[in-house]
Amino acid sequence: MNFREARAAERRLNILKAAAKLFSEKGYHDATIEEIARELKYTKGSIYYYINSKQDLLFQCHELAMNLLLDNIYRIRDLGLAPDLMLKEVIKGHIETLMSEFNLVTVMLVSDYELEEEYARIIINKRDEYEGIIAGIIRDGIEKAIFRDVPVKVVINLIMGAANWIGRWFRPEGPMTLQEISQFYADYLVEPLLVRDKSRE
Amino acid sequence: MNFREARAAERRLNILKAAAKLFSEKGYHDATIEEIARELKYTKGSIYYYINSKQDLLFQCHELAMNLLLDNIYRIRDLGLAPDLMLKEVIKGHIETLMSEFNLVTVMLVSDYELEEEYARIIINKRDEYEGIIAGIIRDGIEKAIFRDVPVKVVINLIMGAANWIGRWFRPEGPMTLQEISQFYADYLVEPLLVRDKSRE
DNA sequence: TTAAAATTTAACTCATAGGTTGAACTTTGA
DNA sequence: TCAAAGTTCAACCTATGAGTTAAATTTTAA
Repeated sequence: MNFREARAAERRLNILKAAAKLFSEKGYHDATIEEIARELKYTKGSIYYYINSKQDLLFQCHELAMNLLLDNIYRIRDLGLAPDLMLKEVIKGHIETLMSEFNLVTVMLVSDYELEEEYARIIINKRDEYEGIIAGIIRDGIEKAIFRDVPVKVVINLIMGAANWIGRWFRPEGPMTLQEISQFYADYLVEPLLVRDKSRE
Repeated sequence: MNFREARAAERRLNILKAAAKLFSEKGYHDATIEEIARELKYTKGSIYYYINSKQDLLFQCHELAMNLLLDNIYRIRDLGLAPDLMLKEVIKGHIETLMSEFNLVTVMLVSDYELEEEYARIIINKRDEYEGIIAGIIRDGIEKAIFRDVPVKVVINLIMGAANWIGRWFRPEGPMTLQEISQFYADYLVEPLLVRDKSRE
């Protein structure tokens, strides 16, 4: 990649970030390409020199967000922790990725139905892969008798729902830091999975 | 209310239901008034004989959804149960109301940022009231030493997030009924609140 | 029966936003 | 230096959808 290509790639990324910001603030439809352009002191025409379509911009937000989440979960899977500790790390990592790339991930969570069929399939595949890894961790915990025998998919949806909602209410000025909250969530959401008192069985 | 007024009210309700359906399927912006009209074999002009604006229709979805949730929680509060049982009932009732009026509640959850300022305030007030009642139940449980001393608002957001996400994945054809799922959620989400073993303290 | 009130509709206005174009301007490298 | 390639922009096209209107049609009740 030469200098020109690098510069173009950087600009494409800036456009993507600006789009993510506006998409997450106002929703996909209410954010206009002109606003995205204005944010970067461009005109609309210049934006279209770098992108194909607004829909494509939305897709890239989804894709980048999912890639960040996948990178994170692969990293955690390779730590070789016990299932309960690993699941807690997954929850913490999910929440912290979610919030550190707030705009990107919010776009993905809020405007998933705006994605056109062909794009949506790609994202759904990534999401299935992500949830598949979590399912593997939980099943492993059940086999090792660390976790109770629970309906795995329901538990995953319960956890994802709780975690994904954080973007709707968390404010950094609040009484708890994000790290405190993600730790609290991890503990709270893993505890009901744990096999209680073995001696009573 | 005479016959004419009753009929007009009924039609307004039908329009609202059709709007909720389309808003929840396609999002506020992608659903058009003409589609809503077509759904009911009306023309756009007739719709405007009954409504003021599209925004107003959105607001009514939000308002009706919140009113259903509030009716439900008032009913439960008046049952006079112990805090842990009451909280479980609240979770079950929340999920079942959510799913029985899927379109209305989905509109509220998915397109809240589409509401204009003045309307949004009214809905936020109702939501605060709703969450205030749940907070009261949890605080009561803490005082009575049934619940651990937890950050109440964080717990409410955790529970609401988990429950509100159900609309995104639940399918009636799935392996569990909605009642089974709402019971599972209630148990799962209340358990971490319970004071463990009193004798060990 | 009939006139007023209620209801419906086709045809309209208007604003907006996605996307295109061709010319102008800038950068680059020989 | 200068021509080709890369980049920017104003002006434009077009589609769409919210909301209006005035006339036509239907309903109601005296």
